[in-house]
Amino acid sequence: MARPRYQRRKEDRPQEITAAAFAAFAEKGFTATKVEEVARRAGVSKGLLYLYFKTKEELFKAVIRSVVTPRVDELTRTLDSSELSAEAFIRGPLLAFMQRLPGSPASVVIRLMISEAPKHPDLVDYYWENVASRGLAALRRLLERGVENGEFRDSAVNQLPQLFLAPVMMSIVWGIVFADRSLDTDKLIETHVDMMLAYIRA
Amino acid sequence: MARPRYQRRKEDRPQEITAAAFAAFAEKGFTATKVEEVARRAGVSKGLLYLYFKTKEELFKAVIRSVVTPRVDELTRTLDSSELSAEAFIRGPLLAFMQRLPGSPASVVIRLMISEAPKHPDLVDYYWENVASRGLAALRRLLERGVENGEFRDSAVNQLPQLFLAPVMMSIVWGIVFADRSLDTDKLIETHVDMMLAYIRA
DNA sequence: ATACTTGCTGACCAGTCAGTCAGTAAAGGG
DNA sequence: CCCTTTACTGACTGACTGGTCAGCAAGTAT
Repeated sequence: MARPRYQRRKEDRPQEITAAAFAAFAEKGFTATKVEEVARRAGVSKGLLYLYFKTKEELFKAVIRSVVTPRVDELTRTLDSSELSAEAFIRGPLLAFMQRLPGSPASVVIRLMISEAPKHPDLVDYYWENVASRGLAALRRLLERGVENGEFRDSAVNQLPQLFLAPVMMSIVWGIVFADRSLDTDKLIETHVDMMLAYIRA
Repeated sequence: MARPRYQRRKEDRPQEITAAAFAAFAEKGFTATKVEEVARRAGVSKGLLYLYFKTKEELFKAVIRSVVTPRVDELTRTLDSSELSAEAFIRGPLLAFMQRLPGSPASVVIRLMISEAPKHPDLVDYYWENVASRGLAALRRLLERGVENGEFRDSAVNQLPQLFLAPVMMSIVWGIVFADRSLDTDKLIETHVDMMLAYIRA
């Protein structure tokens, strides 16, 4: 009996807390989530949370970073390390990646960024440097590779990699706002990719 | 001298208050805006605001409605009352309309909807019935008209009018998150329209 | 066993803010 | 010029919540 009321697990706490915070933020958004609620979910007291994170905002930033960092690595690795032709790569791994995004944690991050960006400019900087600009650069390289080896013509799209992600963004926002009203996001994205390839093919 | 401290203007107050609220929400978002701040901007006391709007949420809904209603009328009127061919209409008035959206109040509404949708399902319903579904239906009619008179082929796009709006959404979200980091949204949207037309042309 | 360090708890505090209401004064009728 | 009506004011309150801290107890060294 008399099992201890708690165990000391200094190493694991931060990760457990950010995981709990992510789940809570995903459900309610940042402002509406109480620090106490996060602590409860993490099976920890409010005080302990404040031992690891100075403020609620710091916690927020840590959450974003913890979700974003591994994804970015996966993305850039996939984008740059493929031997496929540009078109085959786009129709294969890239399309699959894009179709996965709307249902993934990335979707939650986007929502949080949209809601909180105006209040957290330093977070926007972080996101820009580590996610957006890197992802767009990789896409641009991919398109240029296609142009160089004669698959694609030289079009305005080369300077607008955001165009690639437009239907993904649409799907994510749709999911946030109209959760239940169905939209076939897979088909939306696939059609868009098909359309883009037809447009830029040499 | 002794000019009265205030005038009674029962008729104009609601509109003045929603206008002030819109400005405040646009700058800070819903949650971060204090009711007192809205009252101050409207040149009115907090108490009076509560005479016209039961709660802060009611005020929020009134704001959305006041911005959205006139736009919707404009949109559907333009969409349905044109004599132009489908393609000419898309390249002309519709493109112009789409390009205006990212810098318009609509952009603010989108941001508010994304942030607050999970907490205001009845507002989502309102937005769906009065804006989204109507706008999409009008777009669908436009595409079908193009198919009927032989301009367009029958493609998956007919069932996915959201695809039309994808770059607009991308532009709006970009503006919210990366305000300063420039993106040529006009060109993004124009390129996308060009691409779509090439894809669906008969 | 005993003393010591420190991860951890939860009651508490202080600031904030949506919403109220007793009272004030502007319009308007008699 | 009162008297009534009601648009309007703003000090106040009650609930909520981010953040603190004095103390407790789990692990560790001696």
